[in-house]
Amino acid sequence: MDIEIEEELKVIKRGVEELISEEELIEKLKKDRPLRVKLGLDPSAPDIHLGHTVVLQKLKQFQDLGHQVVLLIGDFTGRIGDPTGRSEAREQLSEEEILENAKTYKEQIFKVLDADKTEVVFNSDWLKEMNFAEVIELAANYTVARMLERDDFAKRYQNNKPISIHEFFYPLMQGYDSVAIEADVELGGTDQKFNLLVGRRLQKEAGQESQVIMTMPILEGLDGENKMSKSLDNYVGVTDKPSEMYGKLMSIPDKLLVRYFKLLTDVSLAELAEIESGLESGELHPMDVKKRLATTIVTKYYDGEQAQQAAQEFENVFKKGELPDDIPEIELSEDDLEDGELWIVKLVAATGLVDSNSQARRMIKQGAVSIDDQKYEQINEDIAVTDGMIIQIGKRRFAKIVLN
RNA sequence: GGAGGGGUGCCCGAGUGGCCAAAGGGAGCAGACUGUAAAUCUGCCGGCGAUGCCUUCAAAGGUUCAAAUCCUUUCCCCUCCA
Repeated sequence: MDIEIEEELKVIKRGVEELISEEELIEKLKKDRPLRVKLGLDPSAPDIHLGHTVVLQKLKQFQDLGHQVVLLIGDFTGRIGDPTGRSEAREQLSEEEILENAKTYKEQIFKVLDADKTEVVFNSDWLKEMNFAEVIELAANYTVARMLERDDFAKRYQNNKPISIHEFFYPLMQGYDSVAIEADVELGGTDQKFNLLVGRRLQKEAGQESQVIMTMPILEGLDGENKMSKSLDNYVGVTDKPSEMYGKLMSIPDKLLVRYFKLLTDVSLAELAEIESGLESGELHPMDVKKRLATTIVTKYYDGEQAQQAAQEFENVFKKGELPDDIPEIELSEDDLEDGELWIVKLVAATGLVDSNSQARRMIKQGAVSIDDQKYEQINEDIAVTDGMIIQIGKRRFAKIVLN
C-alpha cells in the first residue's frame, strides 16, 4: 500500500471503535479525491459537550486530511425522534424548537470543525418533499425482521414495550440521507451502528457505492461510569468557561485519563503511548497528566493564555485555598437585615447555593459552611453582614455578598 | 373486547389501618483521608427560626379517633386470552 495512504489510515483509525470496512475505505482513499464524510445530528440537544466532540474530532481529522465534511442536521428526523437507546419513544419536537437548536448546534460545532471546509445540509430538504408512494418504496427496502435486529427494538419487542411504526422510519430516513448526499463515509457513536448500516444498504439499492461506516466510542462523563450527558450533569460543555472546564477535567477519575487524551485531544499516537506507559510505571503522576489534559483541552477551546490562567486559578483555589476569580454575587439590602444582622441559616440560603433553609441548616451542622474564612457550625447565630462578605459551602461553592 | 396484576421519595424497591416523612440499595451532598482521582469510614438526603408543626406514597372524593395501607371514581402502565 501507498505510504501516504497508510499514514492517512493510521490517523483515521485512531480511537475508532469499529470500521466497516477497512478494505473499502482504502479503496476509497485510493481514488485520490476528497471523500464526503457525513455526520448526522439530531437537533434535540443544543449544548455540545466533550462527549459529542469525540466524533467531531474525528471529522476534523478528515478535514485536515483534505476531505469534505457534510454535517447533516436532522431537522426533519428530529420531529419523529430517534428511538436509539431509549426504552420509550421520544417526544416529538416542534419545528421552531428544532430550528433554534440547529442554530446553536452550528455555532458550537465550529469550535471544533473548520467552518470553511464544512457543508451543512438539512434533511427536510429532501424528506419533506417525499410523497407517500415514495415513502412506501423506501420502506420496501427493509423488512421487519431486519429492523428487529436492532438491539433496542429487539429488547422492547421482547419486553412487550411499545414500538411505534413510525420509529422504524428513523433508520430508513437516516439511511436515505446518505443516499441523498452521496456519502462516502458516515460517522456516529457506537449506538448508531444499526442506523449507519441501513445507509449502506439503501445506497446499494439506489445503485451507489456503499458508505464506509465508522463508529466512535461513547465517552464516559465526569463520574467515570455513565455516558457523558447534560441530564446526568457529568459533562464538560464546549462553552463552559475556561476555569470551569479546567476544574471539571481535574475531577475526572484517573482511569479515564488515557481515554480522554486519546479521544479528545490531538496528542500524537507516540505521545499517547508515552503517557500510557508513564502512568503505568508510576513515572508520571496522574495529577500532572491530568493537568496537562486540562490545559490541552482548555487551550483547544480557548487559547494557551486562558488555559494558563485557569491552571493558575485552580492552583490558587485548591492548593492554597484562595478564592476563585469570579464568584457569584448576591445582592442584599438593609431591608433584608435586622440591625445589620441576618440569621446564619437565612444568610446561607440567600446565596442560592442551597435549595432551602433546611439544606442550609444541614450544611452548617455538617461543618461545610465558612464565612470570610471562618467556619460556623451553630445554626443559632446571627451574622453581622458586611459588603463583600464571602460565603463558602463545601470546597467549591462560593458566593459574595453585595450590600446596597 | 374479556380476565388478572400494578402505580411509593431523584432512581430501584419494601411497606397492606396507628410504632411511617415511609425499611434497604443506588445516585447525590457534606465531613475525615487525599491529588477537587480511586478506595474506605462517618453523617445528611420533603418543607418550616423546628424536641414540634406543615405538605407528601398516580388524581379526586369517602370510611375511621387514625389511611401509603380500607371503599368509590378517574387517569396511566403491565400480563394472559381474543
